Amino acid sequence: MYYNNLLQVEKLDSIIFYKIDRAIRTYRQFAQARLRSLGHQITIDQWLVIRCLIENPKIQQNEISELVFKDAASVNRMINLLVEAKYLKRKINKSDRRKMDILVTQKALDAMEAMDEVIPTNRATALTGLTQEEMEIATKVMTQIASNCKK
Amino acid sequence: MYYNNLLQVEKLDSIIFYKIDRAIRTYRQFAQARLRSLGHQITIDQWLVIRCLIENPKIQQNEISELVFKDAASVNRMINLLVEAKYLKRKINKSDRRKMDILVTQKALDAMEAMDEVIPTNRATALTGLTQEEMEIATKVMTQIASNCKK
DNA sequence: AATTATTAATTGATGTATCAATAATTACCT
DNA sequence: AGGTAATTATTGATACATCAATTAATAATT
Repeated sequence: MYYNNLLQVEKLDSIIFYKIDRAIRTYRQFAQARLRSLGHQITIDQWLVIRCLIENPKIQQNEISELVFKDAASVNRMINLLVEAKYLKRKINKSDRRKMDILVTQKALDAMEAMDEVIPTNRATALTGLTQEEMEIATKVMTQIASNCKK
Repeated sequence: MYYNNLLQVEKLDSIIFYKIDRAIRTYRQFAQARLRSLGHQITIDQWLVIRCLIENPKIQQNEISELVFKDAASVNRMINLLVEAKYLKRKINKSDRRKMDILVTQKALDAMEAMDEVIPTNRATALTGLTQEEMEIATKVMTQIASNCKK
């Protein structure tokens, strides 16, 4: 039994990462499919960036990349696409010409508002059958893993 | 206090996905950096595919994509790269010409053996400070989310 | 003030994700 | 047997991830 437990730990070590990966990917697919089925063209990654800009106006790309936990290069390219799609505008900052001021357009605000009716439902669906305690523990585990892995 | 709990639940709903995403991405970065620092050229996704092929010889691309939870298109392209890098070989199946037999080369076996000494350590580091019970609950939560999101 | 260092954004190169469409081959059918 | 359906792999198109290198502007230093 003791030996058995040891084996299980070994196995769990390898399985937990697989399950985490699977959970987040399945959720992404699910949420993306819902958005698309309601006629929204936007990706959930783009949604996240726009959300971040709405909640933190005047934020720099730099800081966005920290908040959404994406590489600066990724954020830059995502913003390129969002500017092309008329969801954002970029203007050079007056006081520091290295920086860019990023503005959220009305088109983006409208799209976000429409999507805000779907996304909480998606989350609720994804979390069906879980207790708050389980979710809290899972969240704690995720936080710990992230913290263990960064230096 | 009751109201407070409700707010927390709302917030947790949105935060848990963010934390999951952050955990798996931080782990991937961490594990990848370790492999690279030991001179291994391979990515962890490629590692996963090769591992899968070693444990399930004669498996089709089809089935690989289910096991590693990746799109068939992704797996196809990953195998292309792995064939170029001489880690795998592809041959048309004799009895069903739609299928491909995929062979793991000695080069891949050697690389895998070398990496097998690092990967358990990586996992252990990533899971430091967590009890088995927490890990089990987290795993359960991940499984449930995946199950809730697929249809 | 001129040099050096730092910072913010961008670009290049390579790998992966996802959906949709297309071969090519085999199975099914009646 | 001949046509239809299903299966396996592949390709096209677009988006994101990651590291490394570069550019442009500002800050710091001597």
